[in-house]
Amino acid sequence: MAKNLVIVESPAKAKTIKKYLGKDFEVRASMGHVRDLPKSKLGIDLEHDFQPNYRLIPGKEELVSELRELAAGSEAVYLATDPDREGEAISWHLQELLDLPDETARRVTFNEITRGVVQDSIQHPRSIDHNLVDAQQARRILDRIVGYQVSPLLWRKIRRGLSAGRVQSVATRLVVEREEEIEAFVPVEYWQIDADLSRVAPAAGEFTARFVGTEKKKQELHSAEDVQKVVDVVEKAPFSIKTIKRADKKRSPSPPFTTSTLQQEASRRLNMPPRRTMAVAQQLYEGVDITGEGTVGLITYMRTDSLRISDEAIHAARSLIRDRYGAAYCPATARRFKARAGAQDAHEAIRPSDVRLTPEQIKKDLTTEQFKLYRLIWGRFVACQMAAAVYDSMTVDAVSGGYLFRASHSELKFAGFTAVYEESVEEKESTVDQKLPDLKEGEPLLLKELKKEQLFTQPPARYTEATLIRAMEERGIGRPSTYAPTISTILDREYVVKERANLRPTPLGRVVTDLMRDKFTRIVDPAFTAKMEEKLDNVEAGKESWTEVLHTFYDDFSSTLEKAEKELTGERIKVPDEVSDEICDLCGKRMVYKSGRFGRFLACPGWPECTFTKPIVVEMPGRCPNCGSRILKRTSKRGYAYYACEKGKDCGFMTWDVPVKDDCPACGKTMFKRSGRGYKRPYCINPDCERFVPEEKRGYKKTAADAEAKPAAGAETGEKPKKPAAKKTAAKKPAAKKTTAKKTAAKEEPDT
DNA sequence: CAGTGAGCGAGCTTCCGCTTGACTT
Repeated sequence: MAKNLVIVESPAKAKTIKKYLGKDFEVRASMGHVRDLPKSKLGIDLEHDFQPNYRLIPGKEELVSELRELAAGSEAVYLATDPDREGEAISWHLQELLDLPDETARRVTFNEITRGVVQDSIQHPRSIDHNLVDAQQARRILDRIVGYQVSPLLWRKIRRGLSAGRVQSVATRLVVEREEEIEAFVPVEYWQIDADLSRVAPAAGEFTARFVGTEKKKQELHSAEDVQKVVDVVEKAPFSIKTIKRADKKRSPSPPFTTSTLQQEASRRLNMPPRRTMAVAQQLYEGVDITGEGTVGLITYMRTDSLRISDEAIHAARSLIRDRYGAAYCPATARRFKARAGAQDAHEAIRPSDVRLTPEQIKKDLTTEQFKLYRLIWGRFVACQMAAAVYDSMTVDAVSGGYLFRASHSELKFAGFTAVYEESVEEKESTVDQKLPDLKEGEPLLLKELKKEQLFTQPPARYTEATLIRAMEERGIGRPSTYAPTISTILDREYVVKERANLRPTPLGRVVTDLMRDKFTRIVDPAFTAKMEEKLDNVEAGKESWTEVLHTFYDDFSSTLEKAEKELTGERIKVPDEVSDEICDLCGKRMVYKSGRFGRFLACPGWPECTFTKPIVVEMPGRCPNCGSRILKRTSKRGYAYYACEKGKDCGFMTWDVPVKDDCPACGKTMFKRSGRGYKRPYCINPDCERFVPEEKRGYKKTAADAEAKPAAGAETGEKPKKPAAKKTAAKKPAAKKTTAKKTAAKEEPDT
């Protein structure tokens, strides 16, 4: 047996570290937390300083007993969980569970997983920092109290099964308040005037300049009259060029990715929802079989809020930049970035593990999705170490009768980082960018045409999953590991629904948010988390005890709760039905959304007189290959998405594969692609077509060798199946209940 | 591949944060 045991959180990390530490070290993973509060009750002694009642997380018994055995046979145990609050707490729980005396329990932390840092850090163990552990406990217990005391109130006052929490309730609130803004929005009329101008012959050249205001200050045009006043003057007065400004504009690259920025960019550029992004990133992190290299972890850890980059990685990037693009593209000094305040900074930024593995080089070993995501991460990282892009910019101000019109142009002079990575910028167009003739200051111009356009201000956009995550991060709500799961929670609770990519609150979400804003104002104030973090910092610094922090919080919270209970006596709060656009086939009323054992569905509001119902239809692109009808997305009993002809049984067409927009170029029929991980090229389903792909060749796996190497690797839908709400029926059927219970205990325990 | 809608004879719902693995043709 190895002399030393090292425990980290992630198995992929364990593998890498094992390589660096060699034979004398056994390296194992805890798979995150090992001990927690019980799920079925509060588990906190409110009478005695919030003493927590921890227990082993169900399903981890084997793992822990294995660690215990290894620990008993080792000279030293290195607790190498992540260098943050949660990591420190995991180490402490491990120390307790493995009965490690303080002398054998050596706490080590790795700020980056590079050979040098790992080998050096292992030489400098310390003891567990109980202040950090205490801060984690305070956080954990506070969240438990809020969640487990407010949720039951919602069960009693609104509906069973609901939930509230420090994070999810704020996330829901953001979606609700965005909707309120949209509803309250009053469009404001405004106008644009564009002047088509030309030089006076024989000088040639034309361009368009946009109205800015008077020569003294900006002016907004809000009515046709405003516009007419300007037009009347400008049409008569001569145009001339007042100033021409030329400047070099520099644009610097963005920092490398964190979890939240990766999710945003993947959403914007690859159309990949955050959940999927994380699943694919996980594949890249755990490692992909690269021909000639074996299994290689392609990126650093994907759940991070840090912008740190190891020196090693910076050097590698800089030398790659010099080799591939030339010295001019490599700035004199390396760029380093600072994470936003409040970041825990436990891992590095998300970057390629080995920048020399270019996306093109390993493309053949990756699935399409892996390739696209890797290319994004690789590009963003390389770019972040490159020189700024330089633009030659020119701004021309033309005047007429005291009014100012502006035209501008900017031209790329030096590509810099844009040679690798073009950022997706949110476009705003205050002037028209166009190639400009070679103009001179003071020169007269001819007005060819004045173009007037009436416009209206637009309401703010609904959140998408990615923009909601950005909003949460900006407010310090949630952590990289919880952004995507939190959105799943508020969708599961039906506080929010997804319409295409947009998040919209349901009537239930509004009722719950109203109650929370009214009765638990502090809890759903984004500043609450910020205050909590401040307090936790105090605990970490040893300036305040964790029980003190909790007492202060609970004094206030318990009276808030009491007051809420008192004010909410009597009848339950009614949740209005959400009205759809569907018309009831039987009585013509507009149908409403209801939710039942199998999720949401459409029902006639005339119930019980009219009992007509129908499932919610999501129409997919393409046509049924059997009968040409529409294809609908449906959900199986087990919660998985499948696709079926709208005629249902009458036609009988049904598949797990996803219909795609583009038709088969040969026969024009709808093509499908395998849902799930791996090979995703759309295939033709028509056996008479020359491009027909037989069933066995539509598979998930890339090659037979691949299939052999990882027989367990199955398909992954990315959209996690929504467990059908097992309401009372489950309780009535003991057999069904047992199977669910078994599964639940094993893996659904951490709950997503 | 339709079925679904309500607090009650009983037992149950719920939090945030750290991790991976798992599911039908």
